[in-house]
Amino acid sequence: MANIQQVAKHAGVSVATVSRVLNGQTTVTAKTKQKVEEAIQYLNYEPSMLGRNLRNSESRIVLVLIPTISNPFYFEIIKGIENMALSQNYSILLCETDSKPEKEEIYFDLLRKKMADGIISMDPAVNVETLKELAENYAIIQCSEYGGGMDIPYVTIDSEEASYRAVKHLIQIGHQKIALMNSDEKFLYARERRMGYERALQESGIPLNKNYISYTQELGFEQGQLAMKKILHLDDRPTAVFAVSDLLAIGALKEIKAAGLQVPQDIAVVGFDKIDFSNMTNPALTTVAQPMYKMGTIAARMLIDKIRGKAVDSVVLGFELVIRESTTG
Amino acid sequence: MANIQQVAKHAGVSVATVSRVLNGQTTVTAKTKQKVEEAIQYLNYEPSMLGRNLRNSESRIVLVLIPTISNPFYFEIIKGIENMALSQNYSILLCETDSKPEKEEIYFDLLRKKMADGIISMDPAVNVETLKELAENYAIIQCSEYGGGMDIPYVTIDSEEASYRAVKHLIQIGHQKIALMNSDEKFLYARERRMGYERALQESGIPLNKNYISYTQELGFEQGQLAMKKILHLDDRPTAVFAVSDLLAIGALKEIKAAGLQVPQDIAVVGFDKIDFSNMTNPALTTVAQPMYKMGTIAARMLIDKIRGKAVDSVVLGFELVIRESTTG
DNA sequence: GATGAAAATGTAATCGATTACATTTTGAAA
DNA sequence: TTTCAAAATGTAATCGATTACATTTTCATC
Repeated sequence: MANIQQVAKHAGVSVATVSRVLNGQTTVTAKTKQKVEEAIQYLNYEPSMLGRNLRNSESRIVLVLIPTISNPFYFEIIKGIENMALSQNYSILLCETDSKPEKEEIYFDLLRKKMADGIISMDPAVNVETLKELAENYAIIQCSEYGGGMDIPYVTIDSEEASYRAVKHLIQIGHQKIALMNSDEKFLYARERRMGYERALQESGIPLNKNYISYTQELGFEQGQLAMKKILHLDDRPTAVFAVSDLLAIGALKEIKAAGLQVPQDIAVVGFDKIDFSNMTNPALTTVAQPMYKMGTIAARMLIDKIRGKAVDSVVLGFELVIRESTTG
Repeated sequence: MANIQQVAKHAGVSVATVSRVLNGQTTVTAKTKQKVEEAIQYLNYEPSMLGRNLRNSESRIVLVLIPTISNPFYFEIIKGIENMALSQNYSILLCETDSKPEKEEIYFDLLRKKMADGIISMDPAVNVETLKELAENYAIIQCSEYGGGMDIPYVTIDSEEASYRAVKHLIQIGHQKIALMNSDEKFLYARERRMGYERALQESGIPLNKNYISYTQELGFEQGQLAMKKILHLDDRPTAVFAVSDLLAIGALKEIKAAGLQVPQDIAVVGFDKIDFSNMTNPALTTVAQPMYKMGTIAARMLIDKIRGKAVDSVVLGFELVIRESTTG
């Protein structure tokens, strides 16, 4: 494994010149450049990023914090982040926190130890205090999730409006008894989605039935099954369910079928996120599509700008209601 | 951001002593140690991994190559790798190749440029020649997938036997007309799984029907739908399908239902991998469970051993047939 | 051929840690 | 108190790049 000194020696030039060739600087004669390139070829030289990174005080790595890799919600966002990052010569380190502070801390430490240049957080459970503190000294962007009152730049969609539109759709196709399967309201987006739900009902003069709202600790399949089980046992059973994640909705689907009922004839179901799998279920799921890929690229762009010291502003993106069989048959 | 010099100065000792405290060496007096720790605290010092990594000629990062992040098959393996890696103070960089040589090359370059200490490859489409070449100079382990004839250590299961057992199960519950939905036979595991399929048939005296075997380019949901569509149009329609991935099987499920047929009454379905979703379908999928998490930890262990210069041997792990509703109703 | 500004190249410091080797301190034994 | 091995600490080289500044080369102009 050759280093820059050996290349310089072999090419009969100084290390500065080799470095100039490496970094495509223009002040190098064509002849010199060729000599250097031959030496590089001959010695099979690859510049070490360890040396470069130390000298430049950067790692060219960005951290992407997610609660779990198993949630398909993050796929497209991650792809967006990754492609943008790669195009700017950054690599991304995917960090599964399992929503545990201990694991978060491991990755925060990577930042503190200069092993990473910044963080894109998609973890709603993230330790807000620590994040705020870190944001004072390091580049941090929140993507899709964001806490209120922090001056950390974020990119997200209008959750309240999206929720409103989903419920509105159910009302428009004739539903009055609509259940909301929400996540814990310690999360801002959960509160926003409940508000959208309430606004849609109110607007149509439908009274709010508190029994129709359930809260789950996580947004997974099993939680959807459990919540649906309870809903099915209600005295005045709803005819529609709006779940704030596709996985919840898919759990609901399975439970409804297990009870011998039909979707959407007996109960209509709407999910949220448009994960790949939402199209694979039977029936295919009506759901709210967030512009995930775009969200990813924008978040990455924002982060890299921030790393480079530019000022960045938060962004709110549009969304789309994708109507499929689980509401229209 | 303080550095080690400043800590040394503030504590009134040399950088060597600070380094010793940092690395928990025993040759430091309790009193000196305390002085250093106070200085660290006071200056809010965090050792830079950039300096350390250059000096130690390591990056403490390992690359994990996968074709796509969307395939749930990799989740548990990745978790296994990650936990083992973290316990040894390594971080993992998840590399999506999209099965494209250009993207592979980006990550191979990270290795050449010392930005990574080794690679765990789970990409069957990986450029075999390049991988072989790299393996001469760098630590590389193949996980779950492996090409024949290479001396790159791998961890995997006995695909032939797993396939044999899956088909055997179908035969035992009364099926004779069993279709195989296989992946492209350029992959070793695909050839092995066909062999297991054939062995099971042969053993029971069932003649091989070439029309019952289909090949798909990818292992996704859509490919499963397409392949199933063709199978449903066969003159002598099979009563069972063995798909070499759960996503293929889930595609088949949906297609069978779309044709108005019942699973397993009309057609039984067996998948492979036991991804989370295989339990969320209707009916739940009978499938072959690989010990994914364990596979991940072992692969990571092997890689780290290899990085440290130890000799490592390939490992073949056991598997388990998980019988659920899609075959037994 | 002499001149001198511009272009090309070189020298050496620097980034922040680790560690071999050198030096100083400690403290038990004489 | 002296002695001296062991323990503690310090000095300075090192990892491999980048780059400010210094020096040399080039070449158009007179």
